[in-house]
Amino acid sequence: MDYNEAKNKFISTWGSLGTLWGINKAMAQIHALLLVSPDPLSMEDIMEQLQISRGNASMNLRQLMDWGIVFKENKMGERKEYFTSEKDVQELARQIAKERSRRELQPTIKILKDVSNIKEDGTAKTRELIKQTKALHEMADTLDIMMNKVIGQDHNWITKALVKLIK
Amino acid sequence: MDYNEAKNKFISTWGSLGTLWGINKAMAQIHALLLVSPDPLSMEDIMEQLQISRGNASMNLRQLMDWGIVFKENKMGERKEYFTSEKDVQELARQIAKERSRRELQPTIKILKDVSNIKEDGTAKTRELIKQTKALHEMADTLDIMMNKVIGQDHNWITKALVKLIK
DNA sequence: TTAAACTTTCAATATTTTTTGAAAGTTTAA
DNA sequence: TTAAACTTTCAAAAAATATTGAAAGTTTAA
Repeated sequence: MDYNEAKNKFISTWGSLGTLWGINKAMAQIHALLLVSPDPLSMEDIMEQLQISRGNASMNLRQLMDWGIVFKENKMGERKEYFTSEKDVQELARQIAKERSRRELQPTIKILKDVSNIKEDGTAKTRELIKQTKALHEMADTLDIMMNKVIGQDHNWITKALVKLIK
Repeated sequence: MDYNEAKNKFISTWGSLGTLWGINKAMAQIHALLLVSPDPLSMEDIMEQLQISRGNASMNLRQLMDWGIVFKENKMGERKEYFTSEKDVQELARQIAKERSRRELQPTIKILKDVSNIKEDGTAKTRELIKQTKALHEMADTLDIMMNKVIGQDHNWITKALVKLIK
């Protein structure tokens, strides 16, 4: 496997993985491309390498910046904007964990809390709804605490967490 | 909020969360419905409560069974099939972790391994591709080990893991 | 056997999501 | 200012995905 084959394999794998996780293909592929590019890339570079339109590139780069994992960079004397990815994979994971907690986990926790607080009326179905949503709420809360713990950790958290879990 | 309102809120929240994670709405909603139903439901029940077609119900129930989180049940003297969900949320999480590891993490690890093993040719771009895919490979490996650790754990793993991480 | 009661399959349709590309917007150099 | 160099926006088109429903398949009771 040569460089180009390997790079394309990585980019397309990352793209389909993204899809599986609710992230669109272009967004995941742009991220993969930036992650392995030694230098910042312009929008043109990205459009050309991934064969996507300007609009597509622009919108997905924006989303990646909203996620806090891609940054704009300016080269001196050039008007064009360049883009780079967060290169430290553990920092990347922390940032994604942080955003997913904020965007998904926390709103879900709120709804589970509301639903599990309806008043008990003695019927089996109400009892079951309360019981299951309470259990999910507890689990989601624990996960959120774990994730926030990890977010506040230093760069080697993953190894440390592993060591602790194995003990 | 009364029972019906709460139940619908839970089912629709679970449905849209599912979508966000690459799981289709009907599948996530069927799962939510079974999770809070005190008794097994027939396909008719599910079709009626979620207003979906027979084909849709049948296909998504099958997928949920493939994930190992929904089971068929037979009532004595009845020909119709009934369905229940795994009710223990920690067991549910373990089962999902197990399947995602098998279906996604492991294949990805394999590709990262292949890509990161291309031969160094002295160029910056090759060096960067190898470096980044190696880092991802290492992280994915660690995550897989952590997940498998969790999968082999008893039902209170989540609390225990939390305690360890906080220490 | 047969036929009723049920489930599965799958081609067609509908829905949702993504992508395009050109117009509008912005910034900067002259 | 103006116009060139660039980016963003967004309506329309394309692509991907989910859903339907009826025909085919299966199982069981009689």
